[in-house]
Amino acid sequence: MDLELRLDAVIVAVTDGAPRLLGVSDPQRARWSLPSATLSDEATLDRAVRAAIEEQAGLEVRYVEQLYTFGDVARRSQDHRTVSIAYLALVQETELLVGAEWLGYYDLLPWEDHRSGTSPMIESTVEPLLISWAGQSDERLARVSVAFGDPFDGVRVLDRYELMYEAKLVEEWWADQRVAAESPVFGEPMHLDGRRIAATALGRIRGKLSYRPVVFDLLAESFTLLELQRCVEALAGVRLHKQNFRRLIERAGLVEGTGERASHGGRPAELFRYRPEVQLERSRLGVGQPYR
Amino acid sequence: MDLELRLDAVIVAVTDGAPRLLGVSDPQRARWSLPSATLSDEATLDRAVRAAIEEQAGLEVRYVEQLYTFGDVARRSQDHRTVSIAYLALVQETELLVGAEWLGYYDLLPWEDHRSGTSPMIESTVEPLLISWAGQSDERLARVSVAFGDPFDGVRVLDRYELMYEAKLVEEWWADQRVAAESPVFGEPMHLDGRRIAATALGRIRGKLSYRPVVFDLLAESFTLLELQRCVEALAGVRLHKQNFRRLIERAGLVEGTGERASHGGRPAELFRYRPEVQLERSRLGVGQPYR
DNA sequence: CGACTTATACTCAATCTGAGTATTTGCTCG
DNA sequence: CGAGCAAATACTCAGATTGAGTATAAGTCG
Repeated sequence: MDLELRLDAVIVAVTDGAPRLLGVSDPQRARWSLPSATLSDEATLDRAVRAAIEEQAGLEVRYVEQLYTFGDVARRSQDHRTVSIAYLALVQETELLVGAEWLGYYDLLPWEDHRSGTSPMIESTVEPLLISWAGQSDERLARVSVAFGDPFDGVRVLDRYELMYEAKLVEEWWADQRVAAESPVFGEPMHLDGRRIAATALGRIRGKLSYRPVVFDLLAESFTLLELQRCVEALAGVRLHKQNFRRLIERAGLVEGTGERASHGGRPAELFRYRPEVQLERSRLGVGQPYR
Repeated sequence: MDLELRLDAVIVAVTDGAPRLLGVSDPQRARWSLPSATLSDEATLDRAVRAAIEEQAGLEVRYVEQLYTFGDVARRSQDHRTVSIAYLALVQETELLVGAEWLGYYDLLPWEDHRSGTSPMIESTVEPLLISWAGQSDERLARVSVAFGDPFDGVRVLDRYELMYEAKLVEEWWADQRVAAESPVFGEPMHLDGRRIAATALGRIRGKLSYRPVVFDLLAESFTLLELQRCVEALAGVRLHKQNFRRLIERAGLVEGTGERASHGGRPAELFRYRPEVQLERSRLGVGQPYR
């Protein structure tokens, strides 16, 4: 079997309340792909990824982490296996080169955004379809109810995508069978495993949120507490309780005031900056989701 | 550059209070290696790993999970890169074929066992050496104090191994320089990255312990609550508070009594079995470390 | 029988969570 | 220029969770 090794990157940024990831367009196909590189001569994989991103996309990478290695026999060809090592990178949104564009995470995975409650579309359309797909199978029903159950469990992004795939509710399932979709499908599709990998990345970010200070790699140097909260909410896909969120942040000592203030209409808010020293104080670190 | 893709497995079992992993011996070398296979034709990587383990070691794999892909340029040869996809597998300890043996996890990583407090050897020997290695560097000092700080943070296994490596306190550092160790080194070494991968695996298990019922894949069908606790303690490397541990397990509904009892000297304890249905009740799942 | 060992039941204070209410403070518009 | 708005910040409170014990039960062993 033919074997190819690639590095794929999910490059994430958050701008005004929307998590986004970098998509590259291939004129050949109508789909967006993840930026991808072949393995270079760099000594470590992490460095190879950083180099590829900074070179190809001109982005300053604030954080990189290996996500997962996908190596299933490519569904669209039987005698060829592409093993792709997927990475997550966090950046701040900037202008992009042609051929690349910021895609809205929740355009790809609309069922992941619960910031204004469970969207009616999901509740009235997707869930019934999933349940009817599950049919008599207790195992399937259990999976659906765990993944889509209430309260919303942000981390199970991949579980949900896998279910959508198996239930033929995403374009990619039909593409893998080489037929046009014969029933409704949801969310913007991507090339090959792109969306599955993006789902893995979102799940990982959500998981990390509560115990590692990842948000700060997505924010500007200084920010108000509300901006910080909105950024967390954008990623977590749920709304948080403002007062409690502040209590948490302050108790953890994650930020310090700059003395300056920003005004957005209401009472001006103090600007804060991240205090990297907390890393040494080994407390909770991170801005937990617990706070509804 | 020459490229090779391998699947490496950390196969873990826990027997009478000791976490162990499977080592295979290579007559060529004096070191233990991790069991390893080349990528087979199986459709998915997970399946390839399962098949390789069940075939080669004759073990029934209860749980498999991809750990990490290691692809740094092999330190011992410059023109060759081995990319190894490492997997974690949980099994129950059984008789092994020749050439394979159960290695004590804490023989490899003695500084990870805090069940009887911080071992005096670590406190009086390893820590001073780390601090003297850190010297004036604030960054190094910070890393040491976070990784080895008090209270013991079980999850940071890899951080600790990396520090030990950089500080030349493990055999592998010297081996990578192709010289004999010129200063004291700690723990049983393994071939190449074996111990680094084992460290990654232990960190992953410890992390999962608190939110996924992984212990049950290591235990027999029925067990007493103390056995369960000892198994968790063996993995977590810390002692837990018995009464609180029970409270947690029962509150979570993870187990159910079998009606039978086992006696080990004191008052006979009830035997319990795992209740897989909890997975559907989406509660905490897992037996948290919080309980000291 | 009595000492010992382990199991199991209960208690309690401190802290953490989730959900509010109340009060400031600058801005804007009539 | 003052009323009302929008958001920030301060404070409260009940209920759950934690960490750490004490007390009692039920077998085994000499």
